[in-house]
Order: sequence, then C-alpha cells, then structure tokens
Amino acid sequence: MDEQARIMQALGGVSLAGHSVQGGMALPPPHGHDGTDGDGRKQDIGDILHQIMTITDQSLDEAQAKHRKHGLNCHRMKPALFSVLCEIKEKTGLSIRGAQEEDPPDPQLMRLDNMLLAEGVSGPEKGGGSAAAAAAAAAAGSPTDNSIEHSDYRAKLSQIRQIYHTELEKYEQACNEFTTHVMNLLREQSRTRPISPKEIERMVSIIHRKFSSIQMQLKQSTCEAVMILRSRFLDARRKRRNFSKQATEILNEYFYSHLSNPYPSEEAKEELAKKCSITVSQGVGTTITVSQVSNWFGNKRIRYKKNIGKFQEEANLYAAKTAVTAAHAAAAAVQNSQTNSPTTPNSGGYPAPCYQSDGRIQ
DNA sequence: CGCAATGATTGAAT
DNA sequence: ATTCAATCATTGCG
Repeated sequence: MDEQARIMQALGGVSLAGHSVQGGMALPPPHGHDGTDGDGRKQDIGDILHQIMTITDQSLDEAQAKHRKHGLNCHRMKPALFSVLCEIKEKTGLSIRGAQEEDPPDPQLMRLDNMLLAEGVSGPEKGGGSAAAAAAAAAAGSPTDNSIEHSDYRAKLSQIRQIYHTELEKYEQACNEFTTHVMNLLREQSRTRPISPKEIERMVSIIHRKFSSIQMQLKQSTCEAVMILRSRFLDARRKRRNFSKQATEILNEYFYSHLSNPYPSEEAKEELAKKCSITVSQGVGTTITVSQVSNWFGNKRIRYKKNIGKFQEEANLYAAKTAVTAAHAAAAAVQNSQTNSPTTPNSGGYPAPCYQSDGRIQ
C-alpha cells in the first residue's frame, strides 16, 4: 500500500470511487473546481489540510496513526503549510493571548496560607505547632498550664498536619504527572499542528491553576479543622462543662459498686475516662481525661461522706441497677454454661447491698 | 435573680 | 504523688 492510499483510507468518509488514485497526486478538491495549472499544488494543500483536520480526531495511540503522522510529516508541502498556519495563528493569537490574565495573588489563598503558617500546619517543623499552642494558651488567658490538654491539642494538631502534608504531596505529584503528560502530548502534536511553546506554557499554567484551586480546597478544609480544634481547645479550658448524663452514669456506677473502696487505680481511671469519652463522642461533648476522673472521684467521695443521707436515693438506684445487670449477666452465664459447671460464680461487679449506708470512707 | 449542683483549683497532710 | 477539705466558678433550674 502506498502512502497516498493509506491517507485516503484515513480520510475515511470521502468517497473517491470514480477517480481511482493513480500515481499519487490526482486528488480532486471537494467542490470539483479543477482545471488550471497549479492545480496539483492546490490539491496538495487541500489534501494535507484534510489530513491535518482528521488526524486530530483520531485516537493517537494506534500503531497506524504513527504511520500516518509520519507520512504527513514527510509530505513535501508540509513545512510551508506549517509555517503559514503558524503565521495565521500568530496573528489571530493576539485575541487569545489578550484573554490571558496574570493571576493576582488570591487574597483568600494568602489568608489561608498565613493561617496555616501561623498555626504551624505548614510551617517548618514541630516548633511551630507548640508555639502556636502556647500562643493559644496565652490568648486564653489561663494562668495554669495544663500539660494534658496541651499535649492533647498538639497531638491532634500534628495529626491534622500530617494528613495535610500527605495530601499536598499527593496533589503535587499528580499535578506534575499530569503536566508532563500534557506537555509530551502537546509536543508530540506540535509536529503536526502549530503549537507554540508559549501555548504550551499557557496550558501548563492553566493546569497549575486548576490544581492549585484543588489545593486551596484542601487548605480550606485544613483551616477549618484547625479552627474547630482550636475553639474546642479554648472552650474546654475557658469554661467548665458538666459531664454528659452517660458519663456521670458510668462514674456513678463504678463509685457505688466500689463503695467500700472507691479508689480506682490508675488503670481503672484510664478505663473510665475512655469509656466516658467514647459514650460522649457519639454526640457533641467534651472528652474526659484521667485527671477529670480523679477530680470527680475526689469530689464524690468527700461529698458522699459529708452527707450520706442525701445520696441514699442515688446509691439505691445504682445498686439496683448493678444488681439487675449482674442478675442478667448471671442468668446469661447460667444459660450459657448449663453444661459447663452448675456453680458458676457471677462475674464482675459487687453485690452492692441496697441498704448500704456506711461506706467506710477513709 | 437566687440557689443548689458540680467541675476545678488550692493548700495541707500523708 | 495522691487524697482530703475547703473554696472558687460556672452551670442549670425554678
């Protein structure tokens, strides 16, 4: 198959049944305006234009396409036509280039960047974070430096920071990949259609702008997260919040079921704190720390001792509750281990007598 | 507002 | 370092 025939095939829809191509350059123009001399040249141009028009419509990754392109590139009229097209484009390009606006630094983006920097999310390293935390603590006007909450805040901040950086890196990588891909594509195509380096540049800048807008979303959501974290941090230390119903429930349960020795160990306190925080995290609430559990037990012990009568009702209530749960557990245990052992001791929890009015405190 | 409940803080004791 | 006891400060209710 010679080159022309191949190109003809590429042109597809154009039917040339009558005028079978002979020896190369006999392609009539679409509107049959044939005749005068220089005709071969015109036909040449029409031909090559057609090829150019169609070649960009075709998928580029076929092996055939390469052949066709190669054929096109080797066409004898190609350089001249190419330069003409470039010239035309240069002239009309002004209008296109006029639309190119130099991007002024987006004030909102600057604001976000500044904040991320100030908050230590996008700053150098850990130093920024702790500095921001210290600044936040100072802004709260609280004289006491509660290291527990402080470290809590810092841990969460660094978590946010890590997520931010990995995401940012991902975007960066994707952007670079995409850019090089597009550039390669354009460079490849610039051999068949007039694409100036400036246009490639413009394309790259467009891509970058798109990706940076995505990045801005990331920055925005990061800022939001930091703000939420910060406000919660400040809230927690500025104002006292009552524990949730469920949290006090859990604490009371422990207290009254260990009434004879209501001094939870460090591990028990941690357990309780975790439990309370879990139940509280279902809704909007404060997370309860170990020291808060200690405070609660300290207060509870002293207040219970001070006026046992006042707490009698509560004590009975929780004693009954634990009794019920214990009974349930026992029943379940019995049902489960009927074959195992007839004398299964009930698991966990005190009997917690209802009449108990003398919890030997201290 | 007044008042009780309640979480947090402080200082002494151990 | 932990606990007690007193006290402070805020919250929630009537």
